[in-house]
Amino acid sequence: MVAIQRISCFGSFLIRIRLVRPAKQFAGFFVPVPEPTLPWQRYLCCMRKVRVRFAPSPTGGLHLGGVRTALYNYLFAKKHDGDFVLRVEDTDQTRFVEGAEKYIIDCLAWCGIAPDEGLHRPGNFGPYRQSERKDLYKKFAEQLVESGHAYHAFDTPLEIEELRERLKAKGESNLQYGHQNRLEMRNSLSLSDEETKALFKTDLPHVVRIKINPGEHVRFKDMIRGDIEMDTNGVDDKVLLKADGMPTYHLAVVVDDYLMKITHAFRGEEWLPSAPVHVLLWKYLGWEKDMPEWAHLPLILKPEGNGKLSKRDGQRLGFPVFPLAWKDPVSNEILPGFKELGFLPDAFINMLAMLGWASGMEQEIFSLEELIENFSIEKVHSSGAKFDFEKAKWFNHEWIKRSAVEKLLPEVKEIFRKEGIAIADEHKLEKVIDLVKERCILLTDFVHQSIFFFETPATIHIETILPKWNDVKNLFFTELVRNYSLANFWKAEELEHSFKEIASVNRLKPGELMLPFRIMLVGDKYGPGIFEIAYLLGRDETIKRVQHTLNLLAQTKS
RNA sequence: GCCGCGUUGGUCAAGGGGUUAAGACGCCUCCCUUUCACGGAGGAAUCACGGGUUCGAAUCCCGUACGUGGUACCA
Repeated sequence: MVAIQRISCFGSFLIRIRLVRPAKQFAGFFVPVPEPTLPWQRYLCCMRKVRVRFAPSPTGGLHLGGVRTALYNYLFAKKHDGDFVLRVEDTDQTRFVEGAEKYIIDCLAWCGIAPDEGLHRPGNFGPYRQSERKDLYKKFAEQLVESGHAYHAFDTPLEIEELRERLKAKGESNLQYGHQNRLEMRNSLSLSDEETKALFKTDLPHVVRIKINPGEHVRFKDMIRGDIEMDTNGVDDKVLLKADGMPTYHLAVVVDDYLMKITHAFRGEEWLPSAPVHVLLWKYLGWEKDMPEWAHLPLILKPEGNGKLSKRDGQRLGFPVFPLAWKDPVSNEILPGFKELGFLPDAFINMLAMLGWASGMEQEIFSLEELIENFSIEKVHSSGAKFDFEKAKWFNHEWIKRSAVEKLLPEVKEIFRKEGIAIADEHKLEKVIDLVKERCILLTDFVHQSIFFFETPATIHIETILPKWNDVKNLFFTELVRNYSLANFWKAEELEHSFKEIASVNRLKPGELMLPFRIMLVGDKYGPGIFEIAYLLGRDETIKRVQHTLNLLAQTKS
C-alpha cells in the first residue's frame, strides 16, 4: 500500500511517500484506506522545508488579487512550518512606480502576513530585488544557448512587427515568433557562426530566446487543477533575456525559484498558459527534480459585468480594491483602501481567504490562526469568483461584533481623532464602544453611533415628536427633570423605573414617551437603549438636553 | 482568430454516482425590541444546454454555449 521513493536532493534526501490508491473493492470486501481525491495528494513530501514566495512587481498599488495570492502563500507556509519569502520582480524598469515597494510591505504588514524573509528582512538567498540580481540571469541564459535550448536574436521591434504583418496577410492565426518562422528571422539559428559573431561586434541590441520544439507534450501537476498536459505547438520562442540585459519574468522566476529553494509556486491563473515554458526551463536548466509544485490560483472577478478585477475598478464600482490608501504618483489621486473605509485587517483577510477557498466546514469567521490551521491548497477552487462588497461588509460587521473593546479602542480613537472629536474620558469611550459595536458595520460607523455621547447633537429632529406633542407630555418631562436632578441614584435600571413611575402617575404610556426622550438625548431615532444612554451621558448632560429640547418645542409651538 | 482554464440560486459556496442539493451574503415576511441594530423563526431563488455511459448523473465521458485568461524585449 505504501511505496517510498528516495530522491537525492541538495545532498540530502527528498523522501516521497507514495500512498498507492487502493482498489475500492478488493477481493470482495472494502479496503478501509482513506482514498486521496487528487493524484498529488498521494505524495507527502518530507525533509524539504517548505518555502513559498510572493513576488509582486512594484508597478502600482497592491490590489485584492495580489493580497490574496500573498495570503494563500502565507497560509500554506505557516501551515507547513515553512518560510514565506517576499521577492520583488522589478525587471521592467519602464513600469517601475515610486513608492510601490514600500506600499506592498505596508499592506502585508497591515494584513498581518509579514514575510519571514525578503526585501526588508534579508535571509540567505538575497538579494530579493530582481534588478539587483541582473548578472545572475545572464549566466543561465548563456548556459541555455550553449546547450541548444536558446538562441540569440537580433531582430528589431520593427522587424518583428513586420513578421506579424506578414503572417496576418497570409491568414495565419498564430502570429508568434517561433518554430514556424524563426529561420526567416535574424538570429543565431538562421545566421552562420561568422555572421552571428560579426553582429555581436556591432552594437546591435540582441535578446536571448528560448527554443521551443513543436509537438512536445509538457505535463505537470497543479495542486488545484490536477494533471495538466499542454503541447508546445502554441508556445512561442519567448524572450528570456531582454536587450537591456534584464531577464523577462520567464527566466527570472525559474532561476530565482531554484536559487531560493522554493518548494511550492502559487500564482494567478493568468500564468497557466506560459507554465509549459517554465516547466521546460526547469528541465533545460537541469533542475527538474527541484521543480516546485505548482498551483494556479483562480482570478478575482468584477462583481458586475465581465473581466478580472483591476486596479481601476475600485472607484468606478464604489468599493476599494486596495488594502491601504494608494496615491497614484502620476495623477496624485488618492484612492482609499479597506483600512480607510473602516475595515479591520482580520475581517479583510477573512473575507479574502473565503473568496476562492472554503474549508468545507460551516464556519465562516476565521482568525488568521484558524485560517492557517484549516487551510489547504487543494480546496482552493479552480474557477474565478466575483467580488461581493456586501459580503465583505458582513465579514467586517461580524468581526467588529466579536472584537474585544481593547482591540477596537485604538482604531476608534484614531477615527475620532481624524474627525476632530475630542475624547476627555477614555473609560467612557470604552463603555460606549461596548454598547454600540453591534450596530457598526464599518469602524467609521462608530462616529455616527457614538458621537452623541460626546457632543451635543447638532440637530434635534423634533419634527418626529412634534405632531403628538402636548401639555401632558411637557409636564411629564418637566417632572422627569425634577426627579432626575434630585435622585440619589444614576443607574440605567433606576432611571427607567422612575421614568415609568412618573409616566403612570400622569396616565401616560411609557411607549409614547420613550421616543421623545430619545430625540432629546440623541437627536434622532437610533442608538442603544435610551436609559443606557442617559446613564452614560450623566445627570447634568441628560437634564441639559431634555431642557434644551423642551425649550425648542415651546418656541416651535408658540 | 488561435490556445488554455472554468461553469451548483443574484453573489460566495458544500456536496464529486442514490441527498427533501448544506450553509452564508443580499432580498422578503413575522417575532423580539415601544428607536435603530443584534438575535430568533420562516420564505422566494439553483446543479448552463444537448447527447451519451449507468438500474440510477449536479457528480463520469463527449459536444455546444457562455464566461474568463493568454497570445509583449509587461508581470
